[in-house]
Amino acid sequence: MLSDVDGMAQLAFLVMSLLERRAAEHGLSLVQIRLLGILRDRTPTMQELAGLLELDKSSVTGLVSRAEARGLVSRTPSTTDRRVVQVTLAAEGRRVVEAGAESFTDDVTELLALLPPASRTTLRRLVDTLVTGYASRRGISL
Amino acid sequence: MLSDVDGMAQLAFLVMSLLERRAAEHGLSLVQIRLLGILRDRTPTMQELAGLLELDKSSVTGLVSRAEARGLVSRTPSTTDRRVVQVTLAAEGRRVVEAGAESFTDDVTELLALLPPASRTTLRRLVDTLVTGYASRRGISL
DNA sequence: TATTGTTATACTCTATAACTATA
DNA sequence: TATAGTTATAGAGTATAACAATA
Repeated sequence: MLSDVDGMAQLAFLVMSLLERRAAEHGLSLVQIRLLGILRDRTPTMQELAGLLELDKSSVTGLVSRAEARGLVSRTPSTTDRRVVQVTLAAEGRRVVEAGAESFTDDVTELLALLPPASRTTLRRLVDTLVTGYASRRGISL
Repeated sequence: MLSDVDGMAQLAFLVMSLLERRAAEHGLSLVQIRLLGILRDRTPTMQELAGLLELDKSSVTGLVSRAEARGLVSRTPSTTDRRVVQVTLAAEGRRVVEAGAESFTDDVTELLALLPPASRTTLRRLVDTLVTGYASRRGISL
């Protein structure tokens, strides 16, 4: 049996590889799919994106520019502060991220099918405790 | 409560960010720490490394060269086939990877401390089932 | 003066194609 | 001919420092 730590690490690598593979099907990298995922329900500024992705603002400039050149996102100048840029998901970006999310959901669902239903419920509860507990300990809102 | 899929994804991102942060403390990227981790208990050829890391052989050339330039790994010509290069962990590489592994273990242990002991045992069993089940379904040996 | 975002620059990481050396 | 590895090249991703525009 795997140790606590090895198991968690291998599970993380496994889930990330599933996500990476689905992103690649749409010609997207992990960070690009993360960007689109964030924009599904938000319209952050460049600086807010840098915080959410834990990247330098200059890195976000390039990331957003490449996505914009592919028609996946749009830059919109803020109406209240002319220094600020709002980033929004374009129609094509929404199409791609929804398709990717659906495929990824299928992958994880298939993975979890290795467990009987009762165990899946238990796992969901434990994972939720870890993720929300970690976030609240850091004072981060999901 | 998070859904199955969201929970697994967020947990994966969380664990990966812990690993990435500890690697960065030693000036290493995620792929570099993965390389050193593989070399802890193996001396693969370049081609085997490409398979283990799921990278093209030309990518591995650069990766190993950069690690070698930093004194973390060594190239050794094979004695039986002069085309083949064996990659081994250098003393400094072992020092770094052991230190990183210890810090990462501490991080994950601290995370799992959010669960009571009985739940940790349950989680370990469920995660083990997922990881080993997925690997065996793909015919991959751990 | 401080903040927001971009630009210039340099490095890591990655893949494809062409190449060298060996089998 | 086939295989192992490297090189040449191109592009994505990242950070630091300097910059322009706005507050």
